[in-house]
This record gives sequence, C-alpha cells and structure tokens, in this order.
Amino acid sequence: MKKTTKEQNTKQLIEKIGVQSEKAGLTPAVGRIFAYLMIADPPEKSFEEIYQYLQMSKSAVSNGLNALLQHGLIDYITHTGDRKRYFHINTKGWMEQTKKQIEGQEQLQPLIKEVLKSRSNKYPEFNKALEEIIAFHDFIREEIKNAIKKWEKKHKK
Amino acid sequence: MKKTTKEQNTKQLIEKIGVQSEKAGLTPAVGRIFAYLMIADPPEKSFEEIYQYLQMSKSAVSNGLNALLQHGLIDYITHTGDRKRYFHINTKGWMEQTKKQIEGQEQLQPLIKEVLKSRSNKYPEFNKALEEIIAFHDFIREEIKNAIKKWEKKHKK
DNA sequence: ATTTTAGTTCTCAAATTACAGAACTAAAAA
DNA sequence: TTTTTAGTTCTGTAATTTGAGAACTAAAAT
Repeated sequence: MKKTTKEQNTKQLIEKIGVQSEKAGLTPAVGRIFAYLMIADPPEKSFEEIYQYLQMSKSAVSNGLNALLQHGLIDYITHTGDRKRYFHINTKGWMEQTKKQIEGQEQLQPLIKEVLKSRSNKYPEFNKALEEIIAFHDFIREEIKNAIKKWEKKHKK
Repeated sequence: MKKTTKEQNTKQLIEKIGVQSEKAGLTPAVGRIFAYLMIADPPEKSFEEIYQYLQMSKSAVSNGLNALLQHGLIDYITHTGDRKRYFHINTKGWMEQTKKQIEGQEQLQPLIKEVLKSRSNKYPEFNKALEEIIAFHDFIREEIKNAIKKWEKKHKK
C-alpha cells in the first residue's frame, strides 16, 4: 500500500509544472519557483521561504526571481515593519505574456517577404506556397488579435 | 562606397532567417539549412550542395536534414538514374507545424486545473485569477481552432 | 570484383547553460 | 557603532548542446 502525503503530491505537481514551464522557455529552477508560487498558500512567499522549500541556492533563487520579475510573470508586496519582500504570481502579467507569445513569431514574416523578393520567378509554385504561408500568418495573427479583443471586451468590468 | 553583391545579401538573409529559426527552437545549423532551402533556386538541393554552400560538416548536415524531415519541415525528391536526394521545403508540413505551435501549450492547462483543486479557498481572489487564466486559454484555443478552420475552408481546392 | 558515392555514425572538443557556494553589500535593527 | 538580515554578485564547475572530422556503410556504378 503506497501512501502519498499531500506534501508529496504538491512536490510532484511542482515538478510537473516545472517541466512544462521549461518547455515554455524557462529554466528548470525558474520553472519550479513559478510553480511553487502558483501552489503557495498564501500565494505570497518570501525569498527565504522559496529557497528553503525548494532547496535551491540563494543565487539561483535571486536570479530566478529577477528573471520572473522582468518577464512580468511575478510581482511582490511588502508589509510595514518587515524588510522582506513577498513574491507572488502576477496573473495579469502572465496573461499579457501569454498573449504576446500567441501573437508572436512576427519576426520571421518580413524575412520570408524578403526571400520572396529575392527569388526568381522560375519556380512559381514554390513562390506561391511561400506567399500562402505569409498569408496564413497574416490571417491568423489578425484572427488572434480579434479574439483577444473579444475576450477583453467580455471580461472588462 | 560599399558594394554588396547578391551573394552577400543572400548569405546575410540566410543568417537572419537562421537566427529567427533558432528562436523558434531549431539549432543554428538546422536553421541555416532551412533558410538555404527557402532561398534555393531551384528549391531542391542535394546533400552535397547544402554542405558545400553552407560550409558545414557532413555530419551536421546529415543530422540537420533528418531533424527537419522528422519535423515535417522538409521533404525530398529523387530523379531516375541519380542516387542523390534533392531536399526541399515541405510547405504543407511547415504550415501544419505552425498550426500545431499556435494551438500548443495545452499541457500546462490540466496542471493549472490540478493546482486549483489542491488550493484552499482561503484566497479566493487568486483562485479566481487562476480560473480566469484557464478560461482565457480555453477561449483562445477555441478561437484559434475556428480561425484555422475558416482558413482551411477558404483555401481548400 | 572493385571502386565510387551519398549519406550515416562515432568520437571528441569547444561553447554554452544552469546552478551551487561563498563572498559581498546596503539597509535596518540593536 | 556594531550586528543582522535580505538579497546580490562573483567564481567555479558539472551537465548539456552543438557541430567538426574521420571512419564507416550500403548501394550503385564500373
């Protein structure tokens, strides 16, 4: 009979979220910090609590928190008469970040256009296909923009 | 007076596309191969042409081409009486790949739901915010799915 | 049967990344 | 003024990634 405590479940969940966050571009350590703050009850945790709970070095936590702050994924609050900062997930910032990611990959677009300009017209089928890819990107980006607008309208106050 | 030849421009363009492809998850070398095939006139190039033009090792090109083949980003044709394979961009596969990427990040979703289940109801505001993030993801994913359908309808046959 | 060729696989070195641990800093507390 | 504390920065290293070069392979050409 295998008994799994709540703590064990929590730690496993943190690891799983860490792995996913890694796939989304964060490092394992940063992913774990983010995961911990997602699970944290209360949702604000001090620097000390974080590195002790996750058993990470102070340097890793310091760098990780700063990376997350810069990405706008977390924020912190303070309490009077307490020098500690209490870090927590910035849900608004997280959503902003998600939106940007969904909209992203805009930078390849102009390069494909440049490619098209540089190509001869000896292979019109391939050129057409490239044009279609550009058109698809344009179309999808526009649709996503509208979808986001739609969402914002629905959820704004 | 700085003179830039067509060749120089092409090479620079390859590098720029390579950098962008890197950001999209490919390695620099694989990004360059992809870029070269995008610019290639005719759009089919042999193994030999690729590694000679890009001045890369055979091993790097072999591994790179196989990675691109596996991702469905390129394909190849053959000619009777010629043992070489001629590699070219698979525009359909590329678009499929793009679609998947746009739809992606489904795997974090269920984990956030798990987090919510594990959370107490002592901090309802944070929980609400997490729920909103889930809802946003669901909404956007649905919208994107529809957008892609719309595109496909418009561009089928 | 021998040689060529198209491409693969193996081995290794260089570069990069991720992080621990220790030394440090600046503000607050004592 | 001295000490504590919250966090940063520096240094070194282990792990990982990338890609070169050489040795190899399997099929085709001779």
